[in-house]
Amino acid sequence: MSESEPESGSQERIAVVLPDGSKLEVDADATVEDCAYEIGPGLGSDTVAGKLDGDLVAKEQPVYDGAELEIVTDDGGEEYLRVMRHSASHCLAQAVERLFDDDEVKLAIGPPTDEGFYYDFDNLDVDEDDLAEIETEIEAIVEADYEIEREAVSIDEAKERLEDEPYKLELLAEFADENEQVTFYKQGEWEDLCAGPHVDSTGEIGAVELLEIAGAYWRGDEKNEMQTRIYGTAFAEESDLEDFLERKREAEKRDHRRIGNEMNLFSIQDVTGPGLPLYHPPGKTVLKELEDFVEDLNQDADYDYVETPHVFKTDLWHRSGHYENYADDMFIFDVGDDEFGLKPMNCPGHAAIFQDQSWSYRDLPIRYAENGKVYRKEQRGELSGLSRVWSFTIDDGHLFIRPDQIRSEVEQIMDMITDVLETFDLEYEMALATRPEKSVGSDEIWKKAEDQLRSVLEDREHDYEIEDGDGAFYGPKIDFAFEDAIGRSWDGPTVQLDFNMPERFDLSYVGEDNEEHRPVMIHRALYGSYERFFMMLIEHYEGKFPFWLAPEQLRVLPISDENLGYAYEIAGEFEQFRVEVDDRDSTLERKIRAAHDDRVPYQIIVGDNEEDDGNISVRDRFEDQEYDVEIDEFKRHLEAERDERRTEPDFLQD
RNA sequence: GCCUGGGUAGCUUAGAGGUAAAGCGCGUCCUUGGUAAGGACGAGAGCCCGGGUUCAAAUCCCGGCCUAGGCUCCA
Repeated sequence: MSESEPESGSQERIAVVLPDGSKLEVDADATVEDCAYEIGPGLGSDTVAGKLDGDLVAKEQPVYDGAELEIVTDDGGEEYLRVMRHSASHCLAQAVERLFDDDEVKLAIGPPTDEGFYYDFDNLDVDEDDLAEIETEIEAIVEADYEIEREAVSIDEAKERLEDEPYKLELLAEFADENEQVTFYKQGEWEDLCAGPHVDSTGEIGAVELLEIAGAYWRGDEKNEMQTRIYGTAFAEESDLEDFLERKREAEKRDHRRIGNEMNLFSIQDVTGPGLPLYHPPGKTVLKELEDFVEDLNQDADYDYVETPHVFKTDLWHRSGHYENYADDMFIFDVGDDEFGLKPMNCPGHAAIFQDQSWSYRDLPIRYAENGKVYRKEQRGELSGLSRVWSFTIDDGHLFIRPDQIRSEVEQIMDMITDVLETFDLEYEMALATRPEKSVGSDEIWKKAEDQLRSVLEDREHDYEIEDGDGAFYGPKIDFAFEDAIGRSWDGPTVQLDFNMPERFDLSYVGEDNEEHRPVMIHRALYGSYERFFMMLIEHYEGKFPFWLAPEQLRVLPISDENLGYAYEIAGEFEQFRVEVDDRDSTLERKIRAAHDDRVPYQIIVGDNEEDDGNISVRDRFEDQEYDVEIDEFKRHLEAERDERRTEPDFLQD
């Protein structure tokens, strides 16, 4: 309710801009609904709400001159769904107040969300078992088809109506500063302070499902009291709700914790501690391939590998500034008279290596790489599978360069990053984060660095965003965001310039002029962290890894025990790959099913026919098959598929 | 950290004061199979940990640990 009041007392005409760019001239006091009728009576009667300059508003809302207006109708579109879900959240609150003591229960807020809606209550004691009953009550409210009436009320009257609702009063007090009136929405015996918009009647709400109960702080602030939040979702049609629930089940099926367990990739155990993953042989096999890939890229780009310990005296963290800025997230402990800390980042260690000798401008750039395990003490509630852990490994790289080398080094790193992302078929976006208010380094070097980053980005085909003031305090950076197979966005790869660490470590090199100069540091990671990237890959591929990554690449299935000898012979032929023989006593059908369930990219089937002809049958995970395949031909194909890191088993897919 | 669920066999789960279940997997045997589950038998469980209530606790109560989802997309 922060609209600018229309100019009053005149017959002025104003104009709003419609989605097609045309202008519609209306009376100065026209509402969204009036505009819709102006366009056409059909549209007018279908109007549910409006969008003014992108904000969803009630159809009774007055428009203002120059506003971009969009009419929301009950066309089942995204905006309509939002409106309907908002109404559904009111039905939830109404149902709760009917079923529970409404003198006790206090209403907070109940907005729609991207996936549904929620309503927050204080003093409400419910558990999952109560949801069915509440849902039944909501259905009764929908069935009753109450008209949803909007009413404008003075602040004073609103105060009276809300005298038993402390949270509503708190909100009202804020609105009172800017508005003379507020609006209520009423349905049946129930009403709520609400800006809307809502559908015309509760009967318009299609299928509703309550999803879960969670705690939420009033206004999201952990200093405030914890309230009870009930999440739900609503759709126009029952079938849409079914699709939604089906999609949720799909996402669960891809869950890396589930697949990681099934495929024996990793475990996080009670005895070993929270957020501290253990990698099992199949999981480490995948990680090893990922490491080798980066190692190849690093070697091509002239990086030198270094290694640093997991724990350092806190003297180092004082010098690097982590002790002042990062101590809350660090594991710090005393040993004898000294204080130590697990490393939360690898850069100070690398800076200490660089600092240990003197350098000429001719030596630069110096590029250090390390798969460095770091430890960050995240809040317990934030830990989750491999995506948020206490210990993780960064494919870290730190470069010590001359200022004139920034451009070429950044370019090289960006080539490496795009190489990585394209290898996994990941779509990505880039963003340039510029100087924040609090920062170190001279204006001159910031400007130069930002210009150089910008010009590198300009030279690429890809679009990029500018995130103004979002850079690190020590330098500007380019971040990559990529999207997985089910459309979720992840951060990971990054290139960061750093003018701070060289200062703190007093790093220097001798220039052509025989004077000491300060090098610039670049921090870069191609994956980000192995944990996060691994997790994303598991879900991205649903555990069906590309051939080069698959823990088990080939499985030989003998048709009967008579063919076991030949099966082992064939496995020997493919020993350069990760190959197993299914020597269990069971039928071919079972063996195929097991290989499929284990997500093995290729099955080699051998029976009497193959043994007699000295060839094999090949079956892939798409259940395509080919008989009479020559061993060498398949071997050559697999070598190429592996070496080119192709994402799908394509021997049978040409 | 806080809120709401959950922790039972290697895995997925059922059981809710009175002898601990099922499917998958595993072992032995029968079977020797031709493209997504052949059959029989069997082994396998400190029911997360510690206290309490009770004649009796996996189950109820209290505390802890771990885990899942939440924790301002502003009425």
